Amino acid sequence: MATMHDVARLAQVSVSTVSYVLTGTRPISQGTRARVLAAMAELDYQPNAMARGLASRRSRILGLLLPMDERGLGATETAFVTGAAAAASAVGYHLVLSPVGGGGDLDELRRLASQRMFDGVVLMEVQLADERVAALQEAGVPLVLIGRTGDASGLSYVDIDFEQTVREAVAHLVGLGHRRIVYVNHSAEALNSGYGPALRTRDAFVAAMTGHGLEPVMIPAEDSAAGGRAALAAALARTPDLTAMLAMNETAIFGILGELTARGRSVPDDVSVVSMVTSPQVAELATPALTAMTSPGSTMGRIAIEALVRHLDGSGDERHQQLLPCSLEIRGSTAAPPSRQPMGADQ
Amino acid sequence: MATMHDVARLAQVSVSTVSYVLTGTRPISQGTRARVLAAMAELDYQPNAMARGLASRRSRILGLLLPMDERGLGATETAFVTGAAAAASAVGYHLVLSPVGGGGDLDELRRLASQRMFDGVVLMEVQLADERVAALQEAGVPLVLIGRTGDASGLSYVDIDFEQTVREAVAHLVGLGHRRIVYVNHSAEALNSGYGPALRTRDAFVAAMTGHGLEPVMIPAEDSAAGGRAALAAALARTPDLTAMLAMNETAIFGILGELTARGRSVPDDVSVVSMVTSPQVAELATPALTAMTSPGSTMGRIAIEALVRHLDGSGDERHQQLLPCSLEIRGSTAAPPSRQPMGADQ
DNA sequence: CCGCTTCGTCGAAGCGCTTCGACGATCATT
DNA sequence: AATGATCGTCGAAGCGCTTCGACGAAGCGG
Repeated sequence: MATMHDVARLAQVSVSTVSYVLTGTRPISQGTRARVLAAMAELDYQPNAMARGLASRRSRILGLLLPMDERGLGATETAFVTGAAAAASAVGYHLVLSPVGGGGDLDELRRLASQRMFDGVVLMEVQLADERVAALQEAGVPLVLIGRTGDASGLSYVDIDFEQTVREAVAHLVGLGHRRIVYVNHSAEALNSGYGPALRTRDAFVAAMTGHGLEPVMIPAEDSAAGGRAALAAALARTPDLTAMLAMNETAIFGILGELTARGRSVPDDVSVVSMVTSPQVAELATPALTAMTSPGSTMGRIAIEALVRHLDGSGDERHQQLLPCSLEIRGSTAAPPSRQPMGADQ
Repeated sequence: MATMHDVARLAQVSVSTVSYVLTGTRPISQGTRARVLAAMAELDYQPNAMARGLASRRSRILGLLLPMDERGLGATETAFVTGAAAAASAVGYHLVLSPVGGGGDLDELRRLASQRMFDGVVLMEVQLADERVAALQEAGVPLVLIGRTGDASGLSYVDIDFEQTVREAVAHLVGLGHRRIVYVNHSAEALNSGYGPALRTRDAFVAAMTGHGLEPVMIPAEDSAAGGRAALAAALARTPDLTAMLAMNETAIFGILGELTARGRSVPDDVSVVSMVTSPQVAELATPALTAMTSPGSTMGRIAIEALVRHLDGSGDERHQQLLPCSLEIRGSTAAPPSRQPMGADQ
């Protein structure tokens, strides 16, 4: 493995000159630069990352802190990670995935942060009250959140624009002629514990429906196929003549579809279904393929990394705050509602 | 940020002594060790990862090289990654995810390897002929593969035991009384291009069926819901009275299920379905939930990391080669075949 | 033509840690 | 009681790089 010394010797310059060629920190004449570059090429020189990190006090490593306690990453999170990694490598950084368990690993996190291995970190799955944020800030590590804490005023974050996303989804259904739309949210516990996306979409749904002069009917659902089936039963009990459903819950929606079919209601002829914050891969699995609000996973990853790097490279701008809407992708699960009452009843 | 010097001063010992306490490289007396530990605690000392890496020539960072060109990671790959990350952090290593695009990024890979940032790497999605392997070996980076190259004799790898997995799946179906079982593999292109899992399962299916005195019927399928529907059509054309299907294709299987329902064949009453190399999360999405051969994702990740670390820490054993079977998880998609011809015909 | 700034380069001093050789002290052996 | 071994500790020499101050050589205005 060639070192800078070898390059310097071959190019007949000092090591510092080689370093300046590499980093561009000081002006170097054309001739010298060319000789150094040639020497590097000849020796197949690669700077040693550790030595660089030690001397410059910048590791050029970014941490992506994600809780991996549960069942791993969904497609949305995966897209986020890949987008972030690609963005990082595009600007010459490495991205380290650190599975910091959501709960007691706070000390572990502190230790990580103090090891000076990360120039900055992206924190995923942020809760409304997230103690990891404080821990990281105390350690003085530049930080970008995915999601938002309750008071995120002083922080950088990238999050989904739930208001806009819900508004668009509702507009799509209303535009098709639907009037009785039920929203299937996350579980009641998630709502009670202050899970941001659940709360924000709830409020947005009420606002959107009210704006159209419609009644906002909402049902919570456990994150499972069974939860989806139960939610559908509850929804039909409450609004027997519903013609459309909007679901926040990537897992429950498969239960909803299954139960709908089991009850002899066809999708989308009898009931239209829109899935929120969903990846195309998952949407395509369903039969029919789901019309969905596609989450901007990889874009979010890219933006988060870019904001972080901009901060690190000192382009001054503290506090990057941005909301991204999901985009409507129409597939086979939505259509106009049945022209008149599908299963008997008045009018 | 406290340094080793600060600790040494406070504990009234030399820096080297502090280092020995930290690394256990040389014996240290009880009293001294205690004083040093106390000083560390008081100063909230954390060793600087870069300095350590530079001086010891070991970064304690492991690379996980995975191609991220396509649609991101499935649940199986995710489980693998989380398992690997957990195992790495358990033995004091960090895991860096590097999205090395499958194709032209070979130079990028070489560069990465030469930067001495990784003590070792795990290579995912290995092809039968994979040039990345050679590139890494030339760079002298310890290596563990997930999957196998054509000739893996000199390499360390962890892979799924496809033979055993297929055998178990077939045994399950045969045990239920099925005789006409169709195997839905990956696409014809995948087979032609020598994709290992597709070839290995194909051969294993032939062997298993023949072993039971049954005829091995096989159909390729594109990796999509549409591909699954087409495959079902082809399967029914070829074996109209099939009673069970075994599918290797996590995506196609949803198309198969949808089409089965559309054709009025109920699962599992008319047709049993087993999904191979599938994660529980995906299996649960289907209606009914899929009986599946669950891929040992996180176990594989753990084993791969442990093998790599054992190699690095010089416990001598080169070449760890291991195959892991998927485990049968019975859910709702398999049952005994219909007692006698479900749709007319002889006997 | 003189003093001044700017340019291009060098040498040396670290960055915070590991590791090697050295050395007094302790301990078991003959 | 003399002789090694072994134990516990220290000082110093790097690991490969960045960065600071210095300095000769140009380039400039007056």
